[in-house]
Amino acid sequence: MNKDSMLALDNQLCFAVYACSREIFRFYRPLLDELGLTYPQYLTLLVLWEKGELTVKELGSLLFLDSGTLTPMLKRMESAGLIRRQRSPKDERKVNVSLTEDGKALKERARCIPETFLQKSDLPEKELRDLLERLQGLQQQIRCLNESQ
Amino acid sequence: MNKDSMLALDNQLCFAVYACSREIFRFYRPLLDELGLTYPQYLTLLVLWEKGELTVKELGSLLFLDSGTLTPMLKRMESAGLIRRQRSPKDERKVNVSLTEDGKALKERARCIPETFLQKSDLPEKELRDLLERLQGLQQQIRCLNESQ
DNA sequence: ACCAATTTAATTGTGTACAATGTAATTGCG
DNA sequence: CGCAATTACATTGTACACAATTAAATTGGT
Repeated sequence: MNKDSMLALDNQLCFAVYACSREIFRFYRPLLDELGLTYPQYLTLLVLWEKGELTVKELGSLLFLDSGTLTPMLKRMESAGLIRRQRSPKDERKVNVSLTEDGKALKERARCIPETFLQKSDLPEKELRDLLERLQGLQQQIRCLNESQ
Repeated sequence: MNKDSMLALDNQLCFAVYACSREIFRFYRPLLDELGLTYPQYLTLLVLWEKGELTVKELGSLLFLDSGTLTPMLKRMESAGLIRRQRSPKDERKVNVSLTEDGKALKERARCIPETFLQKSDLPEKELRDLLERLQGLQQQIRCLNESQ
């Protein structure tokens, strides 16, 4: 209870979230390597599989990433033949991102990934669901704070 | 409950953790800008303030970072006058990292950062503590899985 | 004591993140 | 309509992350 405990690494929620995030990355890596994907690319495909064609802007607001991150990543995914990027004819400012056949086909091969995580983590599904919802709540809370500044 | 729900972005714990981590980064940024620190540099200082002098290896095992990340970051912190890096005389393979007076002095200015987060997040301290412990548990769980491979 | 195996950092190369800036297209107000 | 403000991306520059490799120092078995 000394005054320094507030600064102890193990008492920082921020570090716990950050370290946990990277640990999960490491878990996913060998699974994603088989599909030739990085982790952010996998998340991008999750969105496209779910929603179909989207603009860069829409992708960004779902993934909380900006064009500085997305543009180069999407170019790499286009080179890999997973997606197409094309200017919207109606509004030349927008770039529509859509799946190629190869990109669509990856979905079936990716299906086992969340299941593998669920099984190997060996925690009750209810517990993971609860943690998920708390984190979503916390993120939204902080996002409001960040956006109001 | 359809078969695709497992692949929905909003059902991915991994994404919730990742997005939350970056949202917290964004919250800390303006506070850390005042101290001239990045977020990983702040975490590194937390460790050094708590433990005193450490080798790169020891820092890495506390922060879960390797020399590929730490070496350039520590060089930047050395250039900024916050730390010293010196080869151990006893074992020339090791590099000891220690705080300069400026680095030590930052501790008092950083003290308000975790408090600000606690206050602004506006969540019960008990809730945040609970989330912290769950995340630490999850990280350890996954780390075991990752290391056993 | 000798030398292969191990340990510790540093380096290299790729891929995010993100602030700040630039640019072209579109909107909306007077 | 005319044009300033806004919007959507792209670009630039800095800073992580991390796998893979390299290099130097140390250790441990014979």
